[in-house]
Amino acid sequence: MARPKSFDTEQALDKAMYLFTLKGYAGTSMQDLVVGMGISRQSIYDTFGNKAELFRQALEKYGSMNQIHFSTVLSSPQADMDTIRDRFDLLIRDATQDTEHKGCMLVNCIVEMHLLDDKASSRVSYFHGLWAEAFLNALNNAATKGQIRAEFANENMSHLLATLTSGLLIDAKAGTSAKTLSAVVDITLSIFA
Amino acid sequence: MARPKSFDTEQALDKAMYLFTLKGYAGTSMQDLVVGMGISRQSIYDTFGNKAELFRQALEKYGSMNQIHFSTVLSSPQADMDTIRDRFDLLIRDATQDTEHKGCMLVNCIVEMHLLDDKASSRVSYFHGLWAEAFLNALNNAATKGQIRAEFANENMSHLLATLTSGLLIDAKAGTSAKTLSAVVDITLSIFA
DNA sequence: TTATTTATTGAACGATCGTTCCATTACGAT
DNA sequence: ATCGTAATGGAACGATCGTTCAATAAATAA
Repeated sequence: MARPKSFDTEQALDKAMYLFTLKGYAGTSMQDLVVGMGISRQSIYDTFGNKAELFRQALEKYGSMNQIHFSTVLSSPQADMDTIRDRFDLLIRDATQDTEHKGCMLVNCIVEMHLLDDKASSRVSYFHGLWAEAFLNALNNAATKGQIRAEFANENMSHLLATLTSGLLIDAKAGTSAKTLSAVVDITLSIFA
Repeated sequence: MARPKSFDTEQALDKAMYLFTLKGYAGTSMQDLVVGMGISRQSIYDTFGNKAELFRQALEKYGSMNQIHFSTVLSSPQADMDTIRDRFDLLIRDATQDTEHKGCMLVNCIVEMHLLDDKASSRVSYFHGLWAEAFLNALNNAATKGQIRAEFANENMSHLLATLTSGLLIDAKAGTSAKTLSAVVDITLSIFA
């Protein structure tokens, strides 16, 4: 038919995801995206629409990946307290290795929510809401296994873990050490012991 | 001498603080500030310098007020676990009554840190860091009073409360109900019982 | 090879960005 | 009353914003 794309769409979207996470929606200009994504201005518009749509697609990709790391893992039948602990360990490792302190796109979006359109806002809320749901699933499994007391497998407890997640991501971004964050997780999880 | 100001400087700064908290640094334009602060463009520049300096002054004011609500209250000799619980109750009440979901300027700034200059960034880190210090003071007092076990008055525990604070502010901004947030606080504080 | 379709490039659009200049207005001191 | 000073409001600055247009380059189908 015609000339094929000389760039990889998913790879370009990854770069956009990176930039939006690092500098936010308002703080990232199209010029930043042209340079950062490594493709021309027109190619961005042809492939992704406009800035708002590009953001939405980047958000959707981030949210889907995040969903895998939370929902898919924590909602599996074999998920239990060990899975929860692994999730926090990984979160702390990732956040600590993030030397640029980009943080989590979802948490960043919650803060910037006022500048996003309704469609993007509702997706942010949706993806963020999955955290508590995922934790609740793991808690239920852990209770079924007899790993924790049944009274601990409820929505308040799962929300506690979701709130902890938000807090850890903020504090990691603010520069709190992995050691301190790990201690915070240990103390919190000791509630279930 | 000369013509006096027809507006109240502190009141104008409050409006700027409000706008920056609501829409962030990058998301708030000078035009927004002219309209929102209710004074002319030139008056803003004459009184506050430029956008970056105005932001810095708004941040300083927010940080100082925040410092009063945390450090001053939690570091007083009579502060104890009840003071800590009051602090969280007030935080949840304020965050819930904030129907615009502005959130906390400090937490919002942590997310937007990359767009701020070094001077502003270090102030954000400073004010945010006061939270853990303040909680530690209250925990020490509570331990001295015999209200909690001495082993609970340490930096990890105080950081847990600081991380909880960050998480609550994010979740409140995301729309989590006061009831759920209160339950999360109750569970966390039950560690000390 | 030629025709067709699409990616690419760079210039340019109007709008808005942060900032400044300037003329005007209004108040305090003499 | 009038002079001096500072606040005010509006126009305008160059730069950048998001977006689009038009010309060129390239790859496939015939």
